[in-house]
Amino acid sequence: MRKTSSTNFSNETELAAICPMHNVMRVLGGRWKIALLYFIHQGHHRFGLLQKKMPFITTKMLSAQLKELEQDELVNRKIYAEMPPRVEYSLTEKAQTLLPVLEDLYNWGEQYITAQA
Amino acid sequence: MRKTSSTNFSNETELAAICPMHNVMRVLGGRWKIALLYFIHQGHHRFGLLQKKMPFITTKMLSAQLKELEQDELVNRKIYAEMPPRVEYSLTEKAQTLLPVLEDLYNWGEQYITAQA
DNA sequence: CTCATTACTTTCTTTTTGGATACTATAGTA
DNA sequence: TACTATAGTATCCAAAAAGAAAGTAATGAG
Repeated sequence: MRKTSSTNFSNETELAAICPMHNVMRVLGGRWKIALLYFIHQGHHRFGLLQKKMPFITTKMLSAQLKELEQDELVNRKIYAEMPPRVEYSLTEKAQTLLPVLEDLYNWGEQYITAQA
Repeated sequence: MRKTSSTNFSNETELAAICPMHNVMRVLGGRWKIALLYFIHQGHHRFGLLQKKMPFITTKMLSAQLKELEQDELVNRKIYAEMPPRVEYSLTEKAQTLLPVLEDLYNWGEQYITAQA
């Protein structure tokens, strides 16, 4: 959680004002965000499946990042009233429109970024 | 500085292995990186000018982020042997090829991201 | 001999992020 | 009654990122 009293907080605000790209980075910048979008896109719609794909992510982080993606309206979260519980994540239309851009960025990276620069 | 012994570190490594986009985000994800690329592109080539554009950045952070951008070959750093010292930053060709992609990402953000989602 | 200028570096502290681990809820099954 | 499965929460601690403030270096001007 952010302290609204921190310099950190006010800096982010001022930065967003002079560089609107910052908001985009805020949404995509979480450590696991893009990987999650990718795996959900690949058809891994459930919490457990995503954890199997990324065995090193903790439940806490998976939960937190999915929640942020949901708040930023990049993923839908559909709950089925079953037991044991079933929840399915899917990409929103907003996220769909993002995919081609991410692909361009990915291609740029392929061409120009080596694993450890 | 990163501890290579930390879970943090190994997670980054494993994540990069399954999601190559992660390397791109590593390069662009620093708090001030994209704003810096933008202002350098706009013609603010010197340390002091960049600080004037972003009065809230500390010298430490400005220095660190410029250094990373230089290491990732997105900015050139040209030192003039003068006194007082003069150093000029400029975008590399690699960074030039990135600009159109960032512009697409920016346009996506314009359309889909509100300031605080 | 002090001051100004520029581009930083260093040290210390605060803030934020991330990891480890244990715990919760609910219904069905053995 | 205990055990399974699923999708998480909660708490506490370690690691990393970022900020504050002071210091460094070299030269020319006064």
